Amino acid sequence: MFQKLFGSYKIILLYGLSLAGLLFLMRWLEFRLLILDHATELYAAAIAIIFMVLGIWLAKHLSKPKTVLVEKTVYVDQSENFVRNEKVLDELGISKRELEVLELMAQGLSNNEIAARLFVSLNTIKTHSSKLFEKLEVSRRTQAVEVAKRIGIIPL
Amino acid sequence: MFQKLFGSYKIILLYGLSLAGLLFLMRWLEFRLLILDHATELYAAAIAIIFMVLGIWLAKHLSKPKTVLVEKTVYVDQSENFVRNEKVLDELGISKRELEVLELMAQGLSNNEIAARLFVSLNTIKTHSSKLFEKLEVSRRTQAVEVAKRIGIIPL
DNA sequence: CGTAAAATCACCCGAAAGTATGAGTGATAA
DNA sequence: TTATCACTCATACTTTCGGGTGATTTTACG
Repeated sequence: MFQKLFGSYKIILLYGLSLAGLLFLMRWLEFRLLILDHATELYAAAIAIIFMVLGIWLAKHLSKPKTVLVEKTVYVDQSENFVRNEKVLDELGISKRELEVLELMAQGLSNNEIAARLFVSLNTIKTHSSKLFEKLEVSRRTQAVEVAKRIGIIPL
Repeated sequence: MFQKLFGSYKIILLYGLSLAGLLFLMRWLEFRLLILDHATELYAAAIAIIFMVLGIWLAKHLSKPKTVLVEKTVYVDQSENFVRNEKVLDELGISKRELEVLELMAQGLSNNEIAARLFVSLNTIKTHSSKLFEKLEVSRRTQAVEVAKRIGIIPL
């Protein structure tokens, strides 16, 4: 409140000056129109218009803008912004290679396909998957994938 | 709405009052220095105040509210609000029993476990899964689960 | 009532998956 | 230097999976 008042101090000064000018204009109009017929009516109309405009202007500039908050809900697909749970990955002691195997497993690849993809032997993949199952405390690849997705080490 | 504007209303009111005071001061000065007809002046002041208030009121009530769009991001937990894609299910001709098997498959259960769970023989589960693979156009259970989740017939 | 679709089960066989165990290599930390 | 660990690969063995085929029983529907 006070901060706002101080902030608009310059503006208020400006108002004061313009108001002073306006009053002088009034005085002048009064002096000029006093001689004419229906001078009072014209004078009053002029004052009415000028002050109404001033009022509008004041309201526009001194009032806080009317704001209407419109909430737009944005549904975000989790699979898009996946962040790997490195902590869990570390706690379970899952290595990089094992994670690679796990990811390919999740894509539905067979051990042979994974072996070919990673340029290693089938037995190597078997070893990796066995260790993976131990660490994830499962006994099948399908369960491994299930658990891995749930604990956030591979995307859903 | 009015509560929000109350702060600035006070400023404007204050300004209006000081303006009135100024006019009265002028009037007083005028009265003290020169003797003039003051009926017109008071009339003018009244008009000025009334129309300024009117202007303020008009501005307040006729101004369009500024709309501020606030985006609210909602992370959708797909597993919670899952709606089965019945259409696809029908198009692929997947039966109730097959769907049951598929769901248990997705949980990582072996055929034997599924058989025990559904109180049927292992061979029955094999038949179901075989037909499922045909309908889903896959050749492995992991792929079946993968596809099924993607096309929305089982929750992610 | 008859028929089609679904569900059930069986047997065989090969492929894939998983278990157990051992071992070699390279990088890194104690 | 030794020890540890990740990664690699291998052999042997068991279990599970998936394909193929065929059959019987339910269930649903016109």
